[in-house]
Amino acid sequence: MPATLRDVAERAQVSMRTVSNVVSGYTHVSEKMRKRVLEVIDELDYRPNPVARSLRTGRTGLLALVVPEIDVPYFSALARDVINAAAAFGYRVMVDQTGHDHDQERELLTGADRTMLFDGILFSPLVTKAELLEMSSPTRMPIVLLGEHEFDGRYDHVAIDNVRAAHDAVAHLIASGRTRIAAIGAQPLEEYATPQQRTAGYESALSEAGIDIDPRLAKPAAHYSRADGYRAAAELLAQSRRPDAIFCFSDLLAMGAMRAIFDAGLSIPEDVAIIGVDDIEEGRYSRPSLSTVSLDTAFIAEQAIARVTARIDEPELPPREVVAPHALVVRESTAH
Amino acid sequence: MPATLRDVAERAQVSMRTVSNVVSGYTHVSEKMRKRVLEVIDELDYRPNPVARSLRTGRTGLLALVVPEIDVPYFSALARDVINAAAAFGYRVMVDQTGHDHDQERELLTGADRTMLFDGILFSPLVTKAELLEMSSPTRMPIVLLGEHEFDGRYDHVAIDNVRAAHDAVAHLIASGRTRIAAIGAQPLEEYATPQQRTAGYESALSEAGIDIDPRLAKPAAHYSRADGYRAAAELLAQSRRPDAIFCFSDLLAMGAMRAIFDAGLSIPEDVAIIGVDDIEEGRYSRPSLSTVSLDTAFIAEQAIARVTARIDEPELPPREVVAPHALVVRESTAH
DNA sequence: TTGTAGGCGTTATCAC
DNA sequence: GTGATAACGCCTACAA
Repeated sequence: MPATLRDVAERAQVSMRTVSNVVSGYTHVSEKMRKRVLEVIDELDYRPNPVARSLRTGRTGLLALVVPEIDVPYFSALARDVINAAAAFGYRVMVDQTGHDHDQERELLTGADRTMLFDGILFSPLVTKAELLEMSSPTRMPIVLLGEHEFDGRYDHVAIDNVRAAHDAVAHLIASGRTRIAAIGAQPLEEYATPQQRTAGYESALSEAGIDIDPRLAKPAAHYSRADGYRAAAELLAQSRRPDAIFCFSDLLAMGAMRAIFDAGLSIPEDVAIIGVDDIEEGRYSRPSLSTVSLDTAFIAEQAIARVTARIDEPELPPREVVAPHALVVRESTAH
Repeated sequence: MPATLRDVAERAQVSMRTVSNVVSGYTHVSEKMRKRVLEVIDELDYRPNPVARSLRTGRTGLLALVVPEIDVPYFSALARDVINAAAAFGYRVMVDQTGHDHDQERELLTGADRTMLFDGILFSPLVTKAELLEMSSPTRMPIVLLGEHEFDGRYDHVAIDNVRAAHDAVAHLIASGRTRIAAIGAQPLEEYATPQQRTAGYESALSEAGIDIDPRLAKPAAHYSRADGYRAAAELLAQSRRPDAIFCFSDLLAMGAMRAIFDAGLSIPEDVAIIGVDDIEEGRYSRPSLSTVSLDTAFIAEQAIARVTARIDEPELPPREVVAPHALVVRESTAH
């Protein structure tokens, strides 16, 4: 059995209060007392019970990070930075996976998990705006939305400007002389904000350049996975007039697309240029290396942690939108 | 303020005991009572407070997964499976990163975290055998060692047979006609078990084939990262007699090595064959696709969760070693 | 500066 | 089958 505060107090011949003060690094404790208490703590190998402390204080020091899949490189990079940023604030991070399941997402926010287990939630959602609004009212849990969702004024929110990011990527393709520019990642359902925004950026860049929008060049992708990218690219290449460039809504889609292009006997960037979004490390070592729109996951994580911890301390803070910077990174896959 | 058990009891005109029974799905509750209580629970939107429950029961339903870096593909794949397997047992998973820091590793096991916050720990360690033994005695926390550590009989342990895995990889290279076979991943310090075991497998395969072991062909790598793989491969290629094959101790090293080989103007597998370990998805889409030794992360995760939950329920279980299967996967990078 | 006591919300031990 | 009541281990007014 682990030693309790009471054990220490008895052994050291002091009150529990004093022991508690020593443990919590409280101010007014005489040197003599402190030393004696510390000795006994060491002797008994006492550690405060965090569960009891949490029950008393109402805080657990735990945050939840909710992502679709932790093994998607973008999310694992985000998790790395979130865990590190949280540690700097004295928080630890629980990782929950929704597996692209809307119901599970809603459950995680409104359901059994809107309990007192976490002090806050960092949520990288798939859900629609409507659903977010719907579930928003009942919870008082500090929540920060991560990634790429429209700001609806009800939640703290850290994201890049998706429309601009997509626009920048496509404008780069146009600037390098491409004219038949496909897109992979539009969502079959109209519910998702991110694909909509990126589609908007894609189309606006084309329009600005006076290029007609060809709906056959926009391919959906359900999960932003390599497999989806492969499939979509293969379909594009099988069409009558094939594209000379593809804007992929994620680097992972791009990795799959690149493989499909090679399997079709074509060259990158000579026959088809490729650009993605996320700047995962994989794209720096691939052949060719992958041009992309870089997202600063460390920045996103730090801002998110700053917001959620601020809200934990001050629940009535007005929600704020933080726009994270993005940057075009040109590598071999779009070099001319 | 969220409703408590007492609130529900008062409103439903029953005792807290009865409410608790209903919530816990306990057996002996009359239908009438149950219905009335459930109504009030719904009315008040009551959720049991997990912290209070934990204090009382001594269990948190939380597991810790300790890995060097969550954004290393192997670890994020492992985390995915661990989280899913844990969920099937009613547990949630906290992810801690040690960042290749020995002190942090030891701290996480013996230190402040050997508290009552977790019911158990899944630990993918870097530490030496000696250190593991040293820290082992004081803790009663159920711990399962994951990945590739020698079984020392003191902990539950789930891992592949590293010596055989390495042997199989190198034997495959030999069988495909390679004779100057390099290795990337040997550790500069003698402390790590995994590199030692893989080095042993590498050397035994060479010896069996009557190939002399050339120490200049064994390159160390500190972090099993792409950057380390790139660097080590570049060094190998700069040497007088360059290798015709490289066994990389991880797929990530292999991804870096492949890029280095291309940057040197050589072809894979024509000039140099490459094989890794882990079977990360990235290697299925790379060009060339990467031959590897596949580890079954789902199996490892399920076994680990099964062990740790069993030990939580029955602390005195004798530690057991589970050897996870591995399989050679031949892809383009070693095709002849 | 230190001691005492009450309660955080739940489950478990007693009675009935 | 159900109702009161004591812990679980800690923090913190309130006293001293």
